[in-house]
Amino acid sequence: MLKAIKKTRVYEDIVAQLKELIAERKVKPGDQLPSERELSERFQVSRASVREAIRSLESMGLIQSRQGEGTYIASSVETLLASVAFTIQRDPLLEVFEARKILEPAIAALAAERATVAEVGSLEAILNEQAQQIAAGETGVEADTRFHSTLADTAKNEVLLRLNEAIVDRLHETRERSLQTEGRPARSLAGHQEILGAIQSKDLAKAREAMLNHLETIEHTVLKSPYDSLSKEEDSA
Amino acid sequence: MLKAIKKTRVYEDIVAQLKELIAERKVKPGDQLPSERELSERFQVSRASVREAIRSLESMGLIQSRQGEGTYIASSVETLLASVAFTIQRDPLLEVFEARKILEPAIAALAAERATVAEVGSLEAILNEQAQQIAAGETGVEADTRFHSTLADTAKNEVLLRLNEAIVDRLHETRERSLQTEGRPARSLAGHQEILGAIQSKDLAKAREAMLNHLETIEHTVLKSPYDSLSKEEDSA
DNA sequence: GAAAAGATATGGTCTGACCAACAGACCACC
DNA sequence: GGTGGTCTGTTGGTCAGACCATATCTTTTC
Repeated sequence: MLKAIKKTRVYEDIVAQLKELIAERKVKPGDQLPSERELSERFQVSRASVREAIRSLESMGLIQSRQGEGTYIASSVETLLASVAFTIQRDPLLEVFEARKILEPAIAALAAERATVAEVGSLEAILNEQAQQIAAGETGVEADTRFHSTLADTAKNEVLLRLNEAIVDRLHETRERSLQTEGRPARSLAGHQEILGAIQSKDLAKAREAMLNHLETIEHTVLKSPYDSLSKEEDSA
Repeated sequence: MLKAIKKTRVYEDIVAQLKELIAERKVKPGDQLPSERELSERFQVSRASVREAIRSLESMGLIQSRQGEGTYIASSVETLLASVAFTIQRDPLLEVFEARKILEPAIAALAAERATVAEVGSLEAILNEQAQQIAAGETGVEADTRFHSTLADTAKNEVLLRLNEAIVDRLHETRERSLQTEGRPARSLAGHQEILGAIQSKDLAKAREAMLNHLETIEHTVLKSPYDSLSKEEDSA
C-alpha cells in the first residue's frame, strides 16, 4: 500500500508542533508563547506563516493573542478538552448512530403527531418508488434517503431538520454499503413501512419505536460488515 | 455601566462576513470562493489578512483551500451546523426548546452511564461555583452554561456534543434573561443538583427525567417573560 | 486526434516595512 | 504618597510586493 504524498503546509506543521506542546502540558494554561518574531526565527519560517498558525490555533480556542502584550495559552477548559480530544478518539461511526438513535425516533414521533394528509401521501409515494427500485434489483438508496429527510420535514421543526441533515450528510457511504447486504433493501423498506403505518395511525410511541428498531437493524448490519473504506479522509464526500 | 471597548481585527471582520454568507446559504457547499487576490481587493485589505481569515475558517472546517485550484466551501457537517446556528436565532424559541428537550435528556442519560469520578468532581465544582455566585447576588449564568457543556463532554459523544453546541451557543441571551427572573437562579441550581445526583447514582432514567424537568421549567420561564431584545444582531456578544 | 509545450490563475511563502497598543520606567507635580 | 504625564522597547496587527508550486486550460506540434 502506497502512502498518499502529504504536502504539509508550513503553518500546519507549526500548528501541529504547538498543539503537541499544549497537549503534552509542556506549556501550561496562562503561559506566554514566544513572540511571533522569535517563533518565526526558531522555526525558520516567515512571520506570516507563524501568524497563520496562530490564527488557526486561536480559532480552535487553544491560544489567544493580545496586541502589545503577547500570545498566551488559553486558560479555559478548552485546552483540557483539546488535549483530551487529541488523545482519545472513539469510533466515529458508533457515535453517529448513537446520535441518530436519539434524534430520529423523536422526529418520527413528531411526524406522527403533525403529518398532514399530503405529507403522508408523499411518504407513501416515496415508499412505492423504493419498492419499485428494489423489485428492479437496485438498492433504492436514493428513495431511502428521501424518506428520512421527508420525515424530518414532516416533524415541522427547522432546528431538528438541520441537526438531522448534519448527521445524515455523513452517511451516504454507510447507507450505500448497508443496502448492498443481501436482503437488506427489502428489510429497510419493511422498516419504513412500519414507521409510515405508525404515522398514519398517529401513534407517536409506535412511530418512535419503529424508527428505533429500524436504526438498530441498520446499525447492526453496518457495524458487522467489514468496513475498510471508512477511515480514509472524508473530504471526498 | 461602561462597556469595554472592542477592537475588531481586520481578519475577524472578514471571517464574520464570510461566515454569514455561508450561514445564510448565499454560498452553498462545494461553491468556490473568489480568489485571495480578489477578496483582498474587494475588502480593501491586504492578502495577508484575507489569508488569516481563511486559515481561521479552515480550522473551523467551513472552507478548504487547494493550491492551484482555489478555495471552496466545505461540504462537511460544520457548514450545516453553521446554518443551524443561523436558523436558530430567527426561529421560534419553541423549536429550539423542542430540540433541546430531545437532545439534552439523552445527553444526561449518557453522562450518567459514562461519567468518571473526575468528571463528577468537575460537575460538583461547577455547581459549587454557581451556588457561590448566586449567594453573592449574581445570576451564575457562566457556571450554568458550563454545567451544560461539561455534561455534554461527559456523554463522550463528539457528534452529540457538536449538535448541542450548535443549539446552545446562540442562547446566551435567553439564558441570561431566564436567570434574571426572581428566584430563577436558585431553582436552576436545584435542577442541576438533581441531575448531578442522578448521575452520581448512575440512574440513567432519573438523569433523563431530571434534565427534561429542568428544561421545561426554563422553557416555561422564558416563554412567559416578554422577549423584546431577541432579534437584534448577535455580534454584540 | 493525441501528446507535448506553454500560458494563466490560484494558493503558499517570504521579506521588510510601518502602525497600534501595552508594560514598565521615569519624572514632575500636588 | 499618590497622581498623572511621557518616553521607550516589545509585541501583535497590517500592508505591499515579490517569488514559488501547482492545477487547469490553451495552443502547438506531430
